[in-house]
Amino acid sequence: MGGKEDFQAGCMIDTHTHEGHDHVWADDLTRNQELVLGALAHATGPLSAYEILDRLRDDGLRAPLQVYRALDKLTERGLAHRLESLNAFVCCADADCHRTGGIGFAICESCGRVEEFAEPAIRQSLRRWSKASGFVPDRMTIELRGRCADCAGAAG
Amino acid sequence: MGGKEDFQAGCMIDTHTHEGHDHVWADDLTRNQELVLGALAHATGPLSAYEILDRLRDDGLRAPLQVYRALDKLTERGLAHRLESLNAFVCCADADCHRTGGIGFAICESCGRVEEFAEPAIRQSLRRWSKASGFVPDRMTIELRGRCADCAGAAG
DNA sequence: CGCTGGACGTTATAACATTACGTAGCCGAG
DNA sequence: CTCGGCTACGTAATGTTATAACGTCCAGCG
Repeated sequence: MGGKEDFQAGCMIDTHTHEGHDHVWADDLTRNQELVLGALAHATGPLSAYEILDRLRDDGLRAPLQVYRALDKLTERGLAHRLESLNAFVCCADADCHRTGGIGFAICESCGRVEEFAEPAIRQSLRRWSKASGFVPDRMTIELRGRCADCAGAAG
Repeated sequence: MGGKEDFQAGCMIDTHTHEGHDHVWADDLTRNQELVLGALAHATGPLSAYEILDRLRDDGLRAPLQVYRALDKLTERGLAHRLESLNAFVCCADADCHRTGGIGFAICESCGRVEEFAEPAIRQSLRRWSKASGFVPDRMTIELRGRCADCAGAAG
């Protein structure tokens, strides 16, 4: 009871919408962070660090590290998420993530789209297990691979 | 109803114990597969493909691909599991895995040990979500990072 | 035999991620 | 102000993880 309530804090951002910028979720991002987040927001699916880099060459980015550093900060703050099974990144499902507490990702093998979901029951099951076992969780990864509704419907 | 009951088939092996060999879970493994599985079984924690390779140089393995090919087969059959968040592999929790239907992994950041767990409730929650959303799952990844009971108890 | 399919071995290369080092700006303590 | 600590940045080099593209060997089978 005394401790952390949930596994993932994520997305605790005071979301400003700021005239004059393109993608602003938080107003204290550095230039590189904004560029990277913008690239993710623009994309229709997950991007690898190197894909992000390629898209930002024209904006002055030159080295992987610039991207990785930005991604570290963004994921720390829950503005972006890493998909472990893909070695790729998505931007957080905007306003929704901090309301629902993003928890898992459903990745379509067919169209590449990623859906973020939150089933509170899952979180509870995990909490129950961790209490029973004594394991103290810190972060978690839940990723489903399969076919999204559209693709499953369209092409078997 | 009509289709697959569960997300992960895994570990449906007719487990022989075979005199004269060291680690035999299934009797139709190739030499490389046996070597790789043996390395995983011997280890106290997860191993990367390259760590496996290093441990098997004396047995004649020379190239990453030999290890990756063996790992592919082993994971297909559920004899080994890939930890996505670690880019590493563990051998399946022996006899238990096919009884309980291994589902998730708790990875201790402190001692590196990995615990395989199965909370049926989690599986059900995921199934419920996928039904509601129309997503058709194929494989899933559930990984917790944190501290195991021993490490959490010992050193805060 | 001749075909097919699976595992194998080898070399090269692609893709992902970090280390190491130096610079520049911000800010609070002295 | 100026020094020290902190954070972000830029660049080059390197480390780690994974696959592509070849050709070979061998067992099963018509």
